[in-house]
Amino acid sequence: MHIRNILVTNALPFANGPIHLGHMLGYIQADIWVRFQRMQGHTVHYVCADDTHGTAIMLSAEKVGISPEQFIEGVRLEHHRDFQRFLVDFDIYHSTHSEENRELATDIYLRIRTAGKIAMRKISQLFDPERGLFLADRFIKGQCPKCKAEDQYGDNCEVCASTYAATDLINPRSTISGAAPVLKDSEHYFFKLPDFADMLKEWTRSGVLAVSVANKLSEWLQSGLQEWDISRDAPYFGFEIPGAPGKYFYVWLDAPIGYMASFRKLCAEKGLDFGAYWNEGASTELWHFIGKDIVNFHALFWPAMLEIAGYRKPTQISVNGFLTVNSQKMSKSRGTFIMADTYFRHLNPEYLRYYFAAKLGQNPDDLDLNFEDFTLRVNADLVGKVVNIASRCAGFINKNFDGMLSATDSQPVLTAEFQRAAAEIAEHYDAREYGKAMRQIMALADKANAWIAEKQPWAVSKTAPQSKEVQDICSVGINLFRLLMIYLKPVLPQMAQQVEAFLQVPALHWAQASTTLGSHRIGTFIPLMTRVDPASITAMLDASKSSLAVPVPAEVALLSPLAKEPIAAEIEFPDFAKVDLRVVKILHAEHVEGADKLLKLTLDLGADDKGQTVQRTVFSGIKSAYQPQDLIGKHTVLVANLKARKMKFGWSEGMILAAGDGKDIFLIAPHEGAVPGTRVT
RNA sequence: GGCGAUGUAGCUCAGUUGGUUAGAGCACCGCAUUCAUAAUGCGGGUGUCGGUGGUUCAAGUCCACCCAUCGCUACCA
Repeated sequence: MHIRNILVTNALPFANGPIHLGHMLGYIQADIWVRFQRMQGHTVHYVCADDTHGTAIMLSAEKVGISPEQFIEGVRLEHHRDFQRFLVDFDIYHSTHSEENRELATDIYLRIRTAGKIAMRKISQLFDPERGLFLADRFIKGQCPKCKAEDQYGDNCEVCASTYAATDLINPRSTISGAAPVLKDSEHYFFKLPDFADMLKEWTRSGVLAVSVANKLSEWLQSGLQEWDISRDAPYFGFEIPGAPGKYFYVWLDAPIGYMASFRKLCAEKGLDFGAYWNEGASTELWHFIGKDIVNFHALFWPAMLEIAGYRKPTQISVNGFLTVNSQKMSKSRGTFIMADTYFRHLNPEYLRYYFAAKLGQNPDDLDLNFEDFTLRVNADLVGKVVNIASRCAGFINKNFDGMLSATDSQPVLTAEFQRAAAEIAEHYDAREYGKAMRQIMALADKANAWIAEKQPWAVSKTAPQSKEVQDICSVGINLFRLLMIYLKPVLPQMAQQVEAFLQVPALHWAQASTTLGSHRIGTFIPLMTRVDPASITAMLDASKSSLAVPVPAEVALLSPLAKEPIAAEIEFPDFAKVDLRVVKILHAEHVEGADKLLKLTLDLGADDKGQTVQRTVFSGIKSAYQPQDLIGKHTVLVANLKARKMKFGWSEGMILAAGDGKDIFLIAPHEGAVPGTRVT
C-alpha cells in the first residue's frame, strides 16, 4: 500500500473568546478525517494553535487587567481543554505568539521584501486621540450618513444596509474611549498581491478547492486584487516588523504562518523533518481545514506568500460552512449560542460528532443543528440500530457459551457483503462525504437487525439454549457489529474503545475489516451508549441563556465604566494627601454568617514604631467575586485612616480598594515586592 | 446595492451526464415479535421537487425572471 504522509491543520481559533459549537464543526470534521487516515495506516501530523495577535486581544487583556501574554495563555489552555473533551486529537496545540512563529514570520517577510513584493505608502486613518491608537472600523460608531440611524459601525449600516467609509459617519466616536476620532497619516506596508493574480487564477482551479469555493474566489480575482495592508501601528499586540520600529505585522500575516510554527515545534519534539512538509516540491500532502469565512486569507494571500517565500502550497483546502441551531443563526437570547463547555456539561460529545458526521459533505454548505432531529437521530441510529445488534446477541453468548464465539462463520455471504462495503465507505471518508458513509453504515445496521430477526435466536434458544445454531447466529451478529464499529471508529473513538474492551481485542484498524473473530472469548456486554435525554438539552439551552455574558469587546467598550460614571470634580493635591493608603497583607479571610455580600478580612500592616504588629479587621463586599482561601496571603491596599464603622457583624476598620460595578469585582493589588505598611502615593 | 449558497414528504437529507409511476432515515399509523438500553421486523407516501415563464419528444435536473432564508462584499475579527 502507498503510505501517505499528510500534515493536517485546523483553522486557528482567535484567542478572544471561548470555543462554541460553531467552531467545533470544522474541528470535528478534520479530526474524523485524521483518525480515518490513521486507521488506514497513513502517517498524519495534526496541528493547531491559538491565533493570538491584534488590537482586540490587547484590549481584552487590558479589560481583565492582565498582560496580553497571560491572557492568551489562559485562553489557549481553555481552548485546548475544549478540543480534548470533544475528542479532537491534535498532536500539538501551540500559539502564534511563540518564538517559532516570530522567527518564521520574520523570515518569510524578509523573503517577500527581498523579492520586491513589499510596497510602502502613507494612508490616512481614523485615530483615537485619547487612547493613541488607530481604529479599525469595528471600533468606530456613529450616525449612518444615509439613513441617520444611530449607533452604527464604521463600515456599514445595519439598519439601511448601506456601506460607507468610517470617515463618512456623522458624529463618529471611538468605542474604546468615546473620544471623537481624528484623521491621521501613517506609513503602511503592503504585500503586492496583484502580482500573483495569474498564479492564483490557475491555482484556485487546480482541484485544491471545491468548485463552489473557487467560483466565489473568482469574484475577487476578476474584479482585480488589491495590495494587502500587512502592517499596524503601535500599540499593537504582535510581532514588530524588522527594520520598522513601531510597526507590527497585521494578525492575518502571521496567523497562517502559525501552522508552520506549530509544526516546527512538533518537529523539534518528535524529530520530524520540517522541510519534508514545507519545502517547495515536497512530495507530502498539506491539508488545511477552515471555515468559509476565512477562505480569502487561505486561498489568496497565503499561497502567494508561500510561493514568493519559496515554500510549497497546500494540497487541499477543505472548507466548511456555518452552523445554525434550529434553523437560525446562533443567538444568545434564544440560548442557542452554545459554548463547547456548556454542551460538555450536559451532553456526550460523541452525540455531536455523530450528528455532524451524518450531515457533513465536502461542500461548504451550512449545517443545521436541530435538537429534535439530533435526539431522534442519535437515539435511533446509534442506540436503536448499532448498539442494539451487540446488545441483543451478547446476552446469549455470555450466558450460554461462556463468552465464546463460534469457530467458523456460518454466514460467509452476509459477512462478505459487510466486508465489501469497507472500500466504498473508505472512499466516502477520504472524500469527506461523511454523510454518505454514515448512511451506508446505517443501512448495514438495518440489514444486520433484520437478519437477526429472521433467524430468531431467542426462539431456538428456548428449546436448545446451548445449541450450535444459537451460538452461530449470535456470533455472526457480534462479528457484523464489530465490522460496523470499525467503520464508525473515526467518528466515535471513545465508544470504539469501549467496544474493544468488550470484544477483548486490540485497537481496531481499517484493515481488520477483512477478518472476523472465531473461537474468541468476548467480555460481558456493558451499555455502550445511553440515549439522549431531552431534559439535558433543555438544561443546556437554559444554561446557555443564563451565561450569555462573554460580550463582544466593542459592545463592552460602549458601556465603558467611564461612560457610565464620568470623572468626578477636580481636587487639589492636599485633598488627595488626606487619604492615607497603605499596602496590607491579607492574613485571614472568612465568610460572615448571615451576610450576603461580605467577607471578613484580617489585614497585616506590619510593625509600628514600637515593634508591635498592627492588624485591622475589615468587612468587604467582595464575597461574590472571591473565595476566602484564595485571598489569604495576597497583598492589597487599605484606606488606613478611614473612620471605623460599626456594622451589623462588627466594627470595620477601614476599606480595601477594589474596582468594579458590583457584579465583577477586582481587588487592587501592588506589584510584587511591596511590603505591608508602605504608604501608597 | 452587487455577488454567492440554499429552497425536494411533518423533520433531516439523497437525487450522477435531463429519460419509465421522485427516494432514504426518522416521526406517524397498523400488524408481528419480546433476545435487546420501551430496542427489532414487516406493511403503509395524493410531496403544485420555492414561484412564474421558457428550451426539449422528455426537466427536480438546463435557461430567464421573481420570492424566501442565510452568507460574503479584502486594511473585518
